[in-house]
Amino acid sequence: MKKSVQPETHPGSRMDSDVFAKICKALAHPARIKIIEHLKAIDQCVCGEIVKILPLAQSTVSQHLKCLKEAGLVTGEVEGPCTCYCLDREMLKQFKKMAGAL
Amino acid sequence: MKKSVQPETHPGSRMDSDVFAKICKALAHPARIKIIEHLKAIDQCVCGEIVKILPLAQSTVSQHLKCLKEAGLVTGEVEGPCTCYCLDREMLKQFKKMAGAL
DNA sequence: ATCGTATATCGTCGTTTTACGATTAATCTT
DNA sequence: AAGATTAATCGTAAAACGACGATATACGAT
Repeated sequence: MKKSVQPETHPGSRMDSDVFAKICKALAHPARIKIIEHLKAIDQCVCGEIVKILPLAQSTVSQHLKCLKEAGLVTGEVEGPCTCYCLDREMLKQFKKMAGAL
Repeated sequence: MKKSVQPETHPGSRMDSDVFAKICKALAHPARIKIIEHLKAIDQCVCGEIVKILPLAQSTVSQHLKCLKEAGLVTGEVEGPCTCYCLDREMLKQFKKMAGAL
């Protein structure tokens, strides 16, 4: 029941453009969309897997993952030498909701 | 190792990501989201109206409108000295559909 | 303790975005 | 024809993005 980020600054206000824009920005790159799609399909995976499926350097993929993490769309959990990434389905749901309300 | 930009991956999925990313990018700015919201609310309006409701210079707003137009989310029709902007509801629907499928 | 693997971060470089004011082009009004 | 209004475009500067290789860090295995 975490009714997350909705500051409700103005009464009768529409959705927070800043929040929605931020998520859109995180999704505004094909590589990041592919990461989201992949994570949705396989539920979770380590960074190396994502590097393998994308035609990008490891450092670049790491940057994209950071971007997605900062937008809250993805979580990263260190597991030994690897980092396991997971889709934050709640945040994705939020995004869909905001997109639908647009 | 230098990896080329976009060789030929799976035709279908690549296209989808690119198209969706492009629209997300167009929506990745609060001002542009506000423009979309406003156009949705009032159906159509001239550029000057949008300039009035945004804390941005006329040239900047014009840039944002161009951006939205290039993404196909908005159409602009010259009417005398003004340009009348309209939301392309079909494209917005497309976006929502893609967002929902994510 | 050392080595190898997996990630993150740093530094860099070229491109793109965002913002503005100034200018131009097109259209009204007088 | 002259002047006013509207919007697009130009030029520019600062910031952000996207990519890379190199380096650092953390951990597991030897």
